[in-house]
Amino acid sequence: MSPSSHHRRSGRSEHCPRWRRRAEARPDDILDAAEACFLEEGYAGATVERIARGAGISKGAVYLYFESKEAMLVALIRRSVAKLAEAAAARLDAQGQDEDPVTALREAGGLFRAVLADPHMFAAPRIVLAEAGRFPQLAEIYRREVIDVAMPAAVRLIRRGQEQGVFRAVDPQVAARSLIGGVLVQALWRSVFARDDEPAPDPEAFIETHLDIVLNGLCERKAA
Amino acid sequence: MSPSSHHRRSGRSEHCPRWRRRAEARPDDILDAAEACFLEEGYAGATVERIARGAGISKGAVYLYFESKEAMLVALIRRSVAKLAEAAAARLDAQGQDEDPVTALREAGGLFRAVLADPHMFAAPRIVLAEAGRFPQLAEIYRREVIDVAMPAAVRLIRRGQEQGVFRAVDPQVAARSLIGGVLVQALWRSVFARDDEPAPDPEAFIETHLDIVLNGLCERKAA
DNA sequence: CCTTACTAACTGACCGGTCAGTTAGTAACA
DNA sequence: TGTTACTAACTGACCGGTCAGTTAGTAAGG
Repeated sequence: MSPSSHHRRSGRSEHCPRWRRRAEARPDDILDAAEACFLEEGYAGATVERIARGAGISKGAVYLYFESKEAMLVALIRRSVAKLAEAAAARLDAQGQDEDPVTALREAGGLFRAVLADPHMFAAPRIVLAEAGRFPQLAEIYRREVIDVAMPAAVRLIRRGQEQGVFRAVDPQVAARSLIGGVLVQALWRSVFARDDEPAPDPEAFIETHLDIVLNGLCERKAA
Repeated sequence: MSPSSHHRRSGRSEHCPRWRRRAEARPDDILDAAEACFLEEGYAGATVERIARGAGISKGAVYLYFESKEAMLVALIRRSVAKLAEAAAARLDAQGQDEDPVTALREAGGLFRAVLADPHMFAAPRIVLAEAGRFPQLAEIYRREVIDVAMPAAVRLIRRGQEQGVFRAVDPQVAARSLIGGVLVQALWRSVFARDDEPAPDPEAFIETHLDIVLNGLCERKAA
């Protein structure tokens, strides 16, 4: 996984170093390993020793970079939130400010699809869901940095659609959750109940149909 | 709580027994306490000692009723699934076989609302979500007993609506998930991100609006 | 009734094992 | 050689599970 080019002392001596000094790269390596462990075994079930081995170092080294196991968890969520914000910003930049609410919401669906398709990005929300009970600060971070940004944006779009007479007059909060819900249930499904013997529905097609249903449900009837 | 006639040695002595024999009631007491602990601290984080104290007995007594901590978890999920099936059957009996798909789906929404409103019933799904990674058999139970029953029923209803020309021709699997998703996101929201300082949206009104949006989105347009 | 003899529900101390976190020492690099 | 990154052995605390002993309840015999 790590791209570390296994360096061998030039020429003769087969001296293979037992480890390399990589102070800058370590934190990310550790968080990658921690993410995998927390996902598979939960926070309490994961051990620092296994996380360290996953990152290719010893347990003691982990504590050179993180105060505690809990600090790893918080840093992991922070990193994921930052990445998500970055990806969202890039996408919004790329498409510019779309003035049509329907198109804009479809575009937002594309972002969700990206999150959905990338298990790496969906890992953090899943961990937050699982551990929010014992670590309320995780939920707090996610809420402040992601939800309190994304939800109002969606609500604004829906409200604009309503003002333009495109959408019916339903509670925009509920509408936003109806939109998100389909994606969430799909993602949870895939990560919890998915079975090998049944055809995994194409996420792309799923999002397409889901948006079609909900946006259609939001639209005014052309005729009574 | 217990109806056991507290027998007092005749006359004077205020002898209050340190514990009472309640063999029949114990398993449910223990599972109640386990549910609360697993919800709050996760399976790995919960301790048998705390579960026992929550049930009002000592740790040793727990092992008179359950083989192991894991057996408690499995029994807990089984009990919840049985209760859910019971509630669903009762509701379906009460309303009879409604032939109109739209009405039937709205009725199904009522069942979801019941699950949503009762934190006791939502506890088990939440635990399954959190622990499915380490205990696939939990997901298996839930899938076999709940999802593989509920999803086909919803899909059948939607398909019937399509045959009657009421619903548009979208993938019924996706439509079913769109319906469920809104409820799920609401429930997760309340249990993870809910904050005291904001008005909790009325679950009744939420379900109403969500069903309105999705069912409307499923319906054929009256006019192109 | 009251004692006595018994059953089984329950307790709490204990054990083997595990894990988060620490530290003394070593290998890598400048 | 000195500094820094890292390892491996260690510690103390905790936890799941066990078990020898205790106590609530019961029923037979007087």
